[in-house]
Amino acid sequence: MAKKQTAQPQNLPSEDEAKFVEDLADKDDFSAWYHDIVRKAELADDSPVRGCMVIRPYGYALWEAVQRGLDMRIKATGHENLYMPLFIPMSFFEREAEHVEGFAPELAVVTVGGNEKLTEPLAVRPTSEAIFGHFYAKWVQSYRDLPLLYNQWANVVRWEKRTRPFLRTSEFLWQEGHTAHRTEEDAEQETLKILHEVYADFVEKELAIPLLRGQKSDSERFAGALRTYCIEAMMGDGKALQAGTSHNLGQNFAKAFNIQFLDEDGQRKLVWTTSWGASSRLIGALIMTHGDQYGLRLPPKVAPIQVVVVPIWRKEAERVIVQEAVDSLLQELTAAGVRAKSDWREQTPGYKFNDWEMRGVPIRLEIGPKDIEKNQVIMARRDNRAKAGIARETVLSELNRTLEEIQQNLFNQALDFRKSRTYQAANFTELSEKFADREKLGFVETWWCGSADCEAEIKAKLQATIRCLPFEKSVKAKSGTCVYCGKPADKWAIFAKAY
RNA sequence: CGGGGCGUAGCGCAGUCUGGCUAGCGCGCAUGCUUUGGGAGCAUGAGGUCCCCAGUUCGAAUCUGGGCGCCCCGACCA
Repeated sequence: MAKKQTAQPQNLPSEDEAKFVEDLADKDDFSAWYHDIVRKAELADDSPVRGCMVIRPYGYALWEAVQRGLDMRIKATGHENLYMPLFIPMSFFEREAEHVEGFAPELAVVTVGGNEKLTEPLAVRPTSEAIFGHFYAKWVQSYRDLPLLYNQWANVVRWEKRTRPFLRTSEFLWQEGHTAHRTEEDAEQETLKILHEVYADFVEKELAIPLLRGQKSDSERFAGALRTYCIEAMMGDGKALQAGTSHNLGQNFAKAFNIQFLDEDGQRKLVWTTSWGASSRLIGALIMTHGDQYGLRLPPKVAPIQVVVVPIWRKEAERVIVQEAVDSLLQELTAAGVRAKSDWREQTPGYKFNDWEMRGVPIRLEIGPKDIEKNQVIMARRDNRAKAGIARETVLSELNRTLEEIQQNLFNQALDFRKSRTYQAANFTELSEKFADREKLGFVETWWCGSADCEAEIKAKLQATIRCLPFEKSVKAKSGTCVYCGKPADKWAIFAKAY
């Protein structure tokens, strides 16, 4: 579990420690631990409507960091943002058979407006392929109009049976990209480009979450897609979380919405479309990947506050001196582009230390009279909770160096954890064993024959599913025997329990 | 949608079995003083439709019936 990764805290009276961590230290209850962090770090609050959530400022700041990171990459790969309406006529929605079947159980439908029954019910979008399809049919005439590379930032609604803050809520925030291409190859290239250059790049480099990249099995494929690609991450309890998906929709939606163009050769042809999305779920991934018994641990690149300065003083005369030192330090940091903040609340320093650790701020600086005398500041890192004095002149350079180190360290710790919880299984008995111990849950790599029946049987018996068929196999062999039926198999699959 | 648990102050809970005075405790909150280098102390104070409706009773947080909501475990999903 993530909590175990943390280095032993230093310079701490043990009984105080015990008192503080009691709520978060219960290793058997990852779910309670998660909810506790969400509440205590003030990321979110419950809504009066079941399954919805209020994203509080600190949580929203994380979402803004996610938006910045993704939006930048989405635009850098040639896409433009637009906005499609929230309501979708039911008839639109019903055009693509597999699509409507896939989403029907979780649709919210508006039947009354302005006190009158609507002639046609409106679906609240659970995703926007249908409405994009409708407009793409209007906007595309010629091969010269292609590709259409659009993205929107929006909220969507899926009536979920079971919800969890950030991970699965009835309404959630996301971006959904929808593109239309001239050829199948173009669409396929787009699908993979998004997966690698937008999603994986952002999640690994900024959220510091190591990923597996691969393709979904048919049963996990998006309703209406030809192929679905995904990035999968391992959470602190060994379960898998899908962190982003990219779909090659083939010509399914082009057929359903009649999106045609006149090609160079004078022929009318159907376009090839893609769609891809990443959601506020990424914040859940961030919490469950890096969090420990003291709360959140945020990667510096996305931390709303990278450095918090806690002033320490006793008498008024000391406060004046300390304030001067803190102000000048803060000014220096801010000018250098560091997201820094000082904490002058009327609380004891100890309270503030714990509070900022709960919120995952990567670095804390402490400045008191003793430090000013020695011309130093105390620097405490959130990732390993190490604490040391550093010379005042070197603060900025030390800080920048340490922020980078923390960013890297969080990624490395998560990667090490995933490696330690990644197993292989040669047959069903071995596979079962890997999912028997809750304390050691993880990913299991094995051969699969490709049969949906084998997949379904495993799911029924072990509650484990194929998270992806990874692009990169960890074995050299090209084939083996299916973990369930024992027949020849050429698909290397990652099985896991999933969120 | 099945199985289990729970609804009492902002949060966490006791009280309910066995009906009875003005419904308590901890945390938090407000004010004041003393404090402040790993969750400070004392004092004073504010804060309640006891989930809702109906019933039983002289009297209901407590008993009965119905309803609603939340959490956990499963099946469905980003």
